[in-house]
Amino acid sequence: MPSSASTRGRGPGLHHDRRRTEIADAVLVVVAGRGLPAVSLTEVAAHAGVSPGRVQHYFPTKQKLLEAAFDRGNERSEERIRARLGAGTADAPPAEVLAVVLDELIPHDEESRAHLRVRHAFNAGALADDAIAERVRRLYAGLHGSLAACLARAGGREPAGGHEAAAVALVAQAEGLAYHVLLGTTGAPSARRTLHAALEAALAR
Amino acid sequence: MPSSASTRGRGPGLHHDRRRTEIADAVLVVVAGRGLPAVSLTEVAAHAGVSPGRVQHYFPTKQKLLEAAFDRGNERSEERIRARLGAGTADAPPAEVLAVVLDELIPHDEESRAHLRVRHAFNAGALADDAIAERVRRLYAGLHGSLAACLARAGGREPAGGHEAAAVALVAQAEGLAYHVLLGTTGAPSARRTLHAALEAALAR
DNA sequence: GGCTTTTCGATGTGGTCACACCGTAAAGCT
DNA sequence: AGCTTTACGGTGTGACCACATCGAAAAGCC
Repeated sequence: MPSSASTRGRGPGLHHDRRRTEIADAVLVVVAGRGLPAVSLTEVAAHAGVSPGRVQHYFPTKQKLLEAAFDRGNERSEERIRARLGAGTADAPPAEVLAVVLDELIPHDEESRAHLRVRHAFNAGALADDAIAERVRRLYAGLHGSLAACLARAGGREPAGGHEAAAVALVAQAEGLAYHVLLGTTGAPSARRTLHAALEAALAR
Repeated sequence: MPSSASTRGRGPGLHHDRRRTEIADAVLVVVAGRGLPAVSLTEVAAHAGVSPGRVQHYFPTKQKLLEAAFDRGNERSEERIRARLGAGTADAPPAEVLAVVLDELIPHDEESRAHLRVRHAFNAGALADDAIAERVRRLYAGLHGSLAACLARAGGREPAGGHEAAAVALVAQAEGLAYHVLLGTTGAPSARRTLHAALEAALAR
């Protein structure tokens, strides 16, 4: 087995990681468009414009394929957030980090719509698949932790249930609203306003 | 076609409706246990303890089967809410209606856990299936409308975005929290506390 | 230039699925 | 009684699925 980031040696060739990513991206397109159950080797291969054999070569099982797609989706989401926070990501003011991260959870363009559809699909999948569930839990553990830390640094008073509960509440609110936006039950501006108000309330406490 | 509630005439026999609900209930069990993609004629038939032929007879397509299950799930949920509100459902104090309905959206026993898993599964399905989406939208239109009316009757001041937006916010908060309870990321008591606080805030506004 | 390993298209395979179709039997009308 | 409709089990069918396997080409080592 090659050392992970290597592009030489006896291991995987130069384009190994790039091909994997391309295929994972194709999975995301399928999931965003027609949901998790629509994912199949042939479907993914067609969307990626490659042969089913290649998909199978890079992902020996469907499970691995879905896991890679899940990770890829989060990777893309983190990139977006980093891009919006600018260069000084690490030392951005916590209130701004909170505002950006939560806003990113509400659909605002085609790309974020697609991403949030994918997220919702995987969230549902987690309730029926332990392997996905484990990843989703890890994802939220990180997200909740980060936001709780931001809340601690930004707001003075400790809320009733602790910063962690406040962070969970904000994320839950955001995702609930996001779903209704995706479904068309409510508009994105209204959802964003509601979420912003909730954040303000949490910070003022 | 017989008049809908009829149990006689040339149409369906005595046990028609009962058999249908039995099968729909079996679908709900499958969905709660292994998600929407696990629903198949054979799987449902096995869980219902009947032959696949019978399932096919009552539901000519899988689509119809899922629609019936969706409706059946909501019917059961409404029954639960009515039961908790007691006899005078129509004229219960609006604050109590709000508290009960929202509390019912947080898992508190095996039955509600199962129901909320099913709900989440269908919500995800709605993002990939227009027929389900239409039903989910109708469901939420009714729910949001009812809760908005309760808010109007209970709280004096009109909130910033209108009672409708406040109702959407509460439902979104509840469902987001419910998912995290189902996933195990947070506990039911904490979620209930958070949701209760949000309701108080909405009523005090 | 030999050798190993990756790459990846092609084809096979066992399984499941939604649904079609048939036959029989019972129920209920007239 | 005779006819129509519902009820439903059994079986077929064409499609698709995940995955196994094979073989050839290409890419890097020595």
